[in-house]
Amino acid sequence: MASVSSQPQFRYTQPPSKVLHLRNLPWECTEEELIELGKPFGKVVNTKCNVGANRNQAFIEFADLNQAIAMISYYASSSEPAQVRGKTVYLQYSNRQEIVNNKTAADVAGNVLLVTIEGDDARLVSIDVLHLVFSAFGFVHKITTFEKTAGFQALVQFSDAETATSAKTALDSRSIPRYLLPDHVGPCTLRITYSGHTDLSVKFQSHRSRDYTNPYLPVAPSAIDGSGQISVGMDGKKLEPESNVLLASIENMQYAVTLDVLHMVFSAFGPVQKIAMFDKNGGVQALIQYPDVQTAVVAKEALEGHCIYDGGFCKLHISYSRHTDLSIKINNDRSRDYTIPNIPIVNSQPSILGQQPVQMIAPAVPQYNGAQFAPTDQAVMPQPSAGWGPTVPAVPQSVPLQMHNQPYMPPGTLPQPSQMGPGMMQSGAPPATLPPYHRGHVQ
DNA sequence: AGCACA
Repeated sequence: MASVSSQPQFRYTQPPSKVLHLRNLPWECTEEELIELGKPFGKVVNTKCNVGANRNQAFIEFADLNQAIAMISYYASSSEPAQVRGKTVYLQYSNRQEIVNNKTAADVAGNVLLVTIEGDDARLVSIDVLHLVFSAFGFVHKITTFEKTAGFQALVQFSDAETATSAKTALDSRSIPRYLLPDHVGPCTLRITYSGHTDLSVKFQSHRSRDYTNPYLPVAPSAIDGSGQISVGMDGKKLEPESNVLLASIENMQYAVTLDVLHMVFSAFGPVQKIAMFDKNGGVQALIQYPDVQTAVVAKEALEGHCIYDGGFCKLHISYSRHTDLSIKINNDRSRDYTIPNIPIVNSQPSILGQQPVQMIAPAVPQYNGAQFAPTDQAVMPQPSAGWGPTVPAVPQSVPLQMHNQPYMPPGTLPQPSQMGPGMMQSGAPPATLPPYHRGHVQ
């Protein structure tokens, strides 16, 4: 057997081709960037980006062979290498004569994303958590989840390709923040491509699919219990009926948990309308009312079992209340209606920036817009700024979630950044208060 | 830094 024809291609002896092979591209290079790169030498008729295992290779096809030769020749003798986003790109003739099968659905920017959730516990990621994660970039119309050979996957539908692209860019290859997942769930990494779909068909609201544009859509029979509420979790386990009101009991309460502390903790997930605290069974419990069930679900999932303070102090146990609207008769240090302005607060601290707990917490929450910590003599708190409510539009410029490939903290605690007192819990570092994710950093 | 596809 002669080893003639199967020589490695890494030669300077590739025969010319209209198609150039590019390597060492920056991660997730776009075809616009490829066209820019080739344009000075001729007409780029086709491109293919994100090629190869690392998705850092690409092809450019010129209309004419001489144009490809011009580009190769130029960079062969240039002192400046070809660059994309400041990164040197290596060029050579491709061993093929044309780009075939250029665009797959995954390459064409569309309004629907195909999300693969990787990780041993991927199946335990609820549709509500996915909704929360993707809502940071814009209104999520629909989500469907399903199991394929690729694993646990979801289709997430946005209004338009631009919004979908911003979500894809920020979230692809990142992990769902730990604080959004139950304690026992391992890391879950998101792999995102575009889907060919433009409009998902969601027949029922269920644990597998949701249509957020249509609140009147019937709930899947399989997910209904006697009270008519969704009662089946992702894993098929029965759940207590969801409610917009949460019942939180506080275990091991070594430190005083005030109304304001609760308000701050629970406001991380959406506007808190009302809180009522009371003693029960020798412990303290509180009812926390959100405007909608979605927000309560997310808050419950994020906070359940977490401690407000380091060291296992003030551990929260959260369940759904049967209440839907609390009746707050008086605003005092045990109960408050944040929806009614100008009701005098009886027997209360004048400001939530009061003495102890808030100051303790503040250092753990960098870069918040400050609204929540501003002294307020009224009982009314400003609406949280970021789009954590299911229907609140997101702030496209900053991504409130911190997505890390490494889960960033042991559950239930924060590192101790504060100079005094016990640290605030991790879950209490509200998503909306985290430093914005900075785009454009070099990978 | 080394040739792809749903």
